[in-house]
Amino acid sequence: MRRYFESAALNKKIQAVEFHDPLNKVFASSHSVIQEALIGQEFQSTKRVGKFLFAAISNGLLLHIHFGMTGDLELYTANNLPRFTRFAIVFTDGSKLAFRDQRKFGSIEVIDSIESFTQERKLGTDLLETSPENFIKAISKRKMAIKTALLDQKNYAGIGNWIADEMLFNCGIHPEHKCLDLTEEQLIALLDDAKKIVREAINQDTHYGEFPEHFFANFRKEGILHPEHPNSPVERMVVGGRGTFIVPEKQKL
DNA sequence: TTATATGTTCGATA
DNA sequence: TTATCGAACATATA
Repeated sequence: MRRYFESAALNKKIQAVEFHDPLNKVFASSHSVIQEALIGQEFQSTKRVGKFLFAAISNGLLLHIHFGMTGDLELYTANNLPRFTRFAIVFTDGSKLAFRDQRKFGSIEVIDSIESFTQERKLGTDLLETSPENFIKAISKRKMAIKTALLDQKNYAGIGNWIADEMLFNCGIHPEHKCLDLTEEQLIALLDDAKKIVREAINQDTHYGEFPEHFFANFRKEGILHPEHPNSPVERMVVGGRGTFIVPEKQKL
């Protein structure tokens, strides 16, 4: 998403913005604030912290974009507004960038600084920059299920539902295993694996639903057989309110 | 018709 | 006061 935004929007003068969400669910700033921050300006750079994307504007402000569950970006031309577009940026060269979001859990917002934003939201460092020490410190004394802790964006940001399942499968850990009962070695293995997953997913330009062939994400379905475990069909449960898939033979409580 | 889906926030409870 | 849990949000698809 960050790279797509860069290729679609960087260093192009913004002519106009369009709002396509009548109830304004996705706008955390008012129309006028967004308009005034963007029109006549350019995006100069981007930064990502976990699932939070920031684009620096030539006037010193930043646009924060969060994609929720169904958010997406799509460059388009006039007269074919992509389905579920909630917000669009029109550039002076005639190109347009749509923020699409079927379920409207995403968010568009103008902010002053990334630091104050992350502090207010108590957002952690990006997963890829998280040290084993901080990861262990953040998890080891919690009483909750490990999967629930992994999904918490405080301390280390970026692990979502499929990545949590992916790393727990790879490490052979049951999602309901209490944080307290995990060893430091297990936590280090989880962090290592999470970074590996994220790096590969980014390198492959992975989109949800189109994962590298060997990813466990391709087998997140009740009853399906993972080739490495032909005698232990994938089981679905709910952990931390989220659909969770495991191979029972490999991930025991 | 019902269950499910890539996420975060908020109120209630312990 | 703090940690944890579950519901809520909005909407399409199977």
